[in-house]
Amino acid sequence: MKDDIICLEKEREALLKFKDGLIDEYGQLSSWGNQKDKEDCCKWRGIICDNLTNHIIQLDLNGASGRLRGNISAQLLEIQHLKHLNLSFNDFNYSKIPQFIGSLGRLQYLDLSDSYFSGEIPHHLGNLSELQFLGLGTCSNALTSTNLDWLSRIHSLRYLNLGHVNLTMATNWLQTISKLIQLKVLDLSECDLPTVLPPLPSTFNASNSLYQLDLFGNNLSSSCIFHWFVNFSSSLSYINLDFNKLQGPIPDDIGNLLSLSHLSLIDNQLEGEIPISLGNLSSLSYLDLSFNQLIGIVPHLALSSSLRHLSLYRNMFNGIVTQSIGSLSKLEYLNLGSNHFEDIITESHFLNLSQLQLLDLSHNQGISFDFSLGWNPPFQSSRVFLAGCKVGPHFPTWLRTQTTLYSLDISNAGILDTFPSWLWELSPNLGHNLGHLNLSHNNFHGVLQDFSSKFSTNFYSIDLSFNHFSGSLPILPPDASFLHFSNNKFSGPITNLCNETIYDLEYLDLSNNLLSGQLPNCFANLQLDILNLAHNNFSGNIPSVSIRMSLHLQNNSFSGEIPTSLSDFATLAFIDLSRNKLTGKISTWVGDSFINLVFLSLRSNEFFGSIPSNLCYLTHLQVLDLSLNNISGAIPKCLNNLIAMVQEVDYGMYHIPNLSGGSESARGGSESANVMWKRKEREYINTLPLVKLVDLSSNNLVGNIPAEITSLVMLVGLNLSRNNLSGILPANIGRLRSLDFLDLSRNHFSGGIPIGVSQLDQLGVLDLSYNNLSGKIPQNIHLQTFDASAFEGNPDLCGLPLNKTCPGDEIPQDPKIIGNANGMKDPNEEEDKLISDGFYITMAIGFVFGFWGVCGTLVFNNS
DNA sequence: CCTGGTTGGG
Repeated sequence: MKDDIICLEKEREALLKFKDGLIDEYGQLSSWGNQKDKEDCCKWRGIICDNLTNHIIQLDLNGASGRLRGNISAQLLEIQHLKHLNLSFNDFNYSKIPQFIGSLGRLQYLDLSDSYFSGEIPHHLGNLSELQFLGLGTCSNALTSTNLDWLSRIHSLRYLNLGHVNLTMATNWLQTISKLIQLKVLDLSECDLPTVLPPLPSTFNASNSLYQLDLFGNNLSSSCIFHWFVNFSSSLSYINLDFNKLQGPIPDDIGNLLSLSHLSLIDNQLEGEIPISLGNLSSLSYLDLSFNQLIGIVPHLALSSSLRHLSLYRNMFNGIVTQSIGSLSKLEYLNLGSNHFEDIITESHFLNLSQLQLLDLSHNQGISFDFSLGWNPPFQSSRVFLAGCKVGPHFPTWLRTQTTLYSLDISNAGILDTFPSWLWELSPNLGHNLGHLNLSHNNFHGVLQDFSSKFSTNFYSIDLSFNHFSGSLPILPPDASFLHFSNNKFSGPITNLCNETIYDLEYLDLSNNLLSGQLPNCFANLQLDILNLAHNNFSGNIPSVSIRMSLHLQNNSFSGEIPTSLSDFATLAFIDLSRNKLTGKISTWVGDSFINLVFLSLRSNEFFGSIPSNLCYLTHLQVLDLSLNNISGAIPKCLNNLIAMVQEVDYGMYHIPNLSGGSESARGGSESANVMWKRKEREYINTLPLVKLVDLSSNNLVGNIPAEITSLVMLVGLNLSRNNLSGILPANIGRLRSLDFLDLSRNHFSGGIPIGVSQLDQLGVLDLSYNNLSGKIPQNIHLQTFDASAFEGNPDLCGLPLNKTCPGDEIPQDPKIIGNANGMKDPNEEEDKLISDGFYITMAIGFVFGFWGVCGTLVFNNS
């Protein structure tokens, strides 16, 4: 009926032109149109018209169910009575916020957040004097405001979100904000706020009504900001200052904020004790002080009886855990992990904690437990972390009462016990089941029973590594993604691995066990990030397995050739096939395929043929070990293309993400590699050296050393010994200034020792023995520290430290005074320069889980 | 608006 149409013709025309500027892929505006049945624009989606005047007062085109794209037409200005405009969560392709929005003078609500706007926020928005709500935040916008003066004209503002707007230049932000005396909610998180704050305006008063303050991630220091917000004593309820640089103690007057319910100060540089006044805050329900340097004991916290969330994780708290926390009957989340608490935890600590869902006491070496045998806790927790506490010698039986347990980490807790098989069946009929289990680094022993029928399908990770489990590998849970079974005594074939659907497996570590036999067929179906079968006795061919990042098969009895299927995985960073019985030529696809390869060891196998020059495409390669094979031919001249050995490491290059998903109990696993270093095999577990090595020793290589090799100036070790190399040594070998280890022994090199050898200041081991070198050894102080054995077996070589005088020289000293007999410096003195100098950089094959820090064993030292 | 994290939505 015509009478029902209340839409004003002029506004309807404007809306249709506005729609014309938009690309509506998801049909958000399908109710908008010219058709007869769509005549009343007041019924269009997102439109609200005023009951009396019929003017459009609200336009809400939030794109949450499908982003609109395109341009915002200036036709919007025809809708002059608009009070509420929401264009959030659309995609305006990083265009600027139109200045004309500042002319919609009746606007009370403006939300342009998360909509791909960029550039300077137009100061025209300051004309919107009626505005109460302004949302311009979120990271999909790339907005800047060099000066916030425009904001101070919007006196009516109650809610302001400028999160992620770049305010680097807005040095007056605090003064501006202080003028907004109606403000209730302020979000300036991740605004890159200037950290040097000018003094507060003298007119500043505390009579305003700020309720929620979010300054997350701004590098703010304590000096001004605490003083500022402590003035909102009666109103402030929520404070988030996570990821700033607050120093010194938490000020006492924080206890004046009597309405405070949420205080989060994660990852600052706070020191000293928690102020006693915090206990005054009877409304406090959320307190997170994680990642600071706070000390002391915390008895008064127990006064905050409203607490639901309490985290003191990663601080330096010491002393006892007050038993009065047992009175915090609303506590759901209790994290005291990674501190220096020393206490015996008893049942009374949990007296009234009937709501507790998460308990983390891990990494407090001084914490032990004294529960009665039949203790039935008042809570049903889903996540329990007791790693690094004194839990043992027996597995804690009280956990049997926890029928909703999902994550359990009791690693490194001194447990000497058999596997508690009831863990698999805590409450299978309720749909709950353990998803993450970490029992590593204990003394568990015995054979694992077949528990396959007990699993539900939501298992995610199991870490049983570093125990003494024996017998066959058990039938594994289906759907598990991370299995860490390394460093046990599992033995025999691993056919059980294929008895279940294991297609979700991403990480399999069976290294350092007693496993044997051929790899079962199901390996051909796996798609793994990391496979580590090192240090077992597996035999047979390597199946065509899919590995995305890391393959460790070293020290087994694998035979046959490297499967060509591996060439599909350009992301592979580590390949260690050393100490097997592999054979064949080193195929050209090794160099062509693995463009991300950092580590390649084929050491001690039966490879033959020449070194393909394609290997020089491996520009990220740091370790190339082809030693102890039957490789012939010349050393490729192109080695100078291995630029990772030429340049300093770009650490970012190795940030290989997310191997084990999101649980605190599922942290990473082991990443190991075997490296020959100074004639000793070393295994690096969880670490790989920054050391850059080329080891081609013990092959049948011929020809000379290509001069290009002296371009590898970051090379720390070069071993070409025990080949049939000949010719003179490169004249500019002195360029290899990082060399700590140089072994060219047992070849047929001739000519003099280049003076450059004496320039290798870092050299700890030198061996030039058993060649045809001639002439006088450079009489340099450093070279003279090496033993004569480093030069022996060269009939025409003379001069110190050899006991052979060069023609026309004086009789040399007794060489025994200078060095010992094996060509190395005194081992006690030398130790390992790389380690003592902090030269080994732990390499990340792990990931930081949320902001809860780096995962323990997979530290990558970014500093 | 709510939420919560080196931002993301309904």
